[in-house]
Amino acid sequence: MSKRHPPVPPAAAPSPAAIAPAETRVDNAVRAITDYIHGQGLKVDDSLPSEARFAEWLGVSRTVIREAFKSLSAIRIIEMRAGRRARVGGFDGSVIALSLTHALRTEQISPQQMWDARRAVERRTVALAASRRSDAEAAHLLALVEQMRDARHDLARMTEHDIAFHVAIANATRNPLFPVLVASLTSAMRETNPMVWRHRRDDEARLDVVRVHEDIARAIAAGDPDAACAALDKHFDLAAQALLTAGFS
Amino acid sequence: MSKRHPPVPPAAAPSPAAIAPAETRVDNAVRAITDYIHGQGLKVDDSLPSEARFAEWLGVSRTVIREAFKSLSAIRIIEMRAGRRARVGGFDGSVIALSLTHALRTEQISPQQMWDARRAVERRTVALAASRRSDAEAAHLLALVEQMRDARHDLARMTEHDIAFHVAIANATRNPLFPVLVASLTSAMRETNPMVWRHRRDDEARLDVVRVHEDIARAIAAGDPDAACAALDKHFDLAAQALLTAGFS
DNA sequence: AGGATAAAACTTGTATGATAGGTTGAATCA
DNA sequence: TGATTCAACCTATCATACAAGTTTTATCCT
Repeated sequence: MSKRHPPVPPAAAPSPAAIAPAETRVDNAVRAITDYIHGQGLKVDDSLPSEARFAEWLGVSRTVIREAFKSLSAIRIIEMRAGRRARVGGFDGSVIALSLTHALRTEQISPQQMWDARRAVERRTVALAASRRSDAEAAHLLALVEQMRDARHDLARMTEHDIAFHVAIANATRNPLFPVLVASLTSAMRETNPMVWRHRRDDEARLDVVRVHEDIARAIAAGDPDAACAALDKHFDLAAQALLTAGFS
Repeated sequence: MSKRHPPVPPAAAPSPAAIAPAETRVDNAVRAITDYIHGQGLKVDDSLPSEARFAEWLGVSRTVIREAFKSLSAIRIIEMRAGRRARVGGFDGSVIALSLTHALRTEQISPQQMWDARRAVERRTVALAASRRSDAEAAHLLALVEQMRDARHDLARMTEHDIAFHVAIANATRNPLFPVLVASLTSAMRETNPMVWRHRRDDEARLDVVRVHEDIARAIAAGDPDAACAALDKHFDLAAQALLTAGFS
């Protein structure tokens, strides 16, 4: 077993670090920056030091810091804009929505599974909304239902009103996490909804959809959590059935 | 109103585009790349063209493509590693967890609100788990409870077992979205848990925590959804009470 | 002094060119 | 056939430069 060239020691049993994808300088920078934000107790809209400053502190090129910033910007931990220093970003569901959309597109989760997660979350939002909603919110929900009824032949508008309706319910819970989750889960399905809707040709079928929403709104307006849950279940059963009809396995 | 130097037309009423932060070339690249992935119907682990190729196609520098790649990599839509071409990324909850952690750290949502979202999701996971769990999963859950009991004086281990327990329940639902959501919501609270745990000094208080988990596991093992939900509610009530004791508003 | 305004200083966005080091597959050798 | 080597390719990082957007400072006019 004579080696001519021993440039590489006999493949020294793959180091444990070789399994995890080696830490890059950008990764370190990302951590350093998040640590900075956390360490300094920065809050939304507070501004960060410039890229150049971080580069100097960490002893890396601005390229590295830029890519780290871009990473953080992608998950909305910071906000970047030309000329201005980066600021700490606000929490919105867009990242979650992107992640879920990607999971759907690449068939890592099915529309049914997404719907089921929505059901889990919304079972709670309707119940909470029924007990916490203000009168204005109740009125708003009923108004949104009317808008859905008017828009039932315009898929785009219908979809927007639908999302607005479910998010409005989530808003009434007074827990900002719920609207974010509902919006994310809902908007991730913007691409599968059209296929389902296409199978509801006749007006009656579309009015059925409007009606289940109306029932939910009424139950919330009446302050009846149980009725709201029941109505929500009807909503989701209808959706599940429609998915099957549309041919989703 | 005479202008000496008219280098700028009278501030022509802020264009609508001026409100939204100007689109950058990186943004365009991000869209182009996601469109490419979607358009080509790429699935997890499929590999993308090189940065240089995209740069050529889009007529921009490699810098721009790199930052676009890094953005997509941050939300796990693609995976990058030195030497290898980028691949389409798998769906895991890390992005959601990061987003939620940031929201908590910057006090955009409170621990209570996070717990309430968990309750919403887990109400469903325990019910589904109770009706769908395999015998192996039931045994695993009970084993995890024992590990929690053993580890009740080691916060770090306790936390990991706790997360593993709730994720294991979510896994038994056969819906991959649930473990992701539960893991995200749970791990986002790694930082607030210690403060709560510190207020459970005596062994009895800690055993109470173990016991509520045991009740959940038993109900799931018994295939009783209602009992599982009831046990879960006890779990969350205990947590809510502990949060108050620990001084969270 | 006060307030509008222009200039300077700073910051991010993008481009170019280089190099080091990781990955892959084809050619090669035992 | 199977292990090895090597060349081609690709990403990670750096240094430098410049355009364009923002903020701060200095300036000027009233």
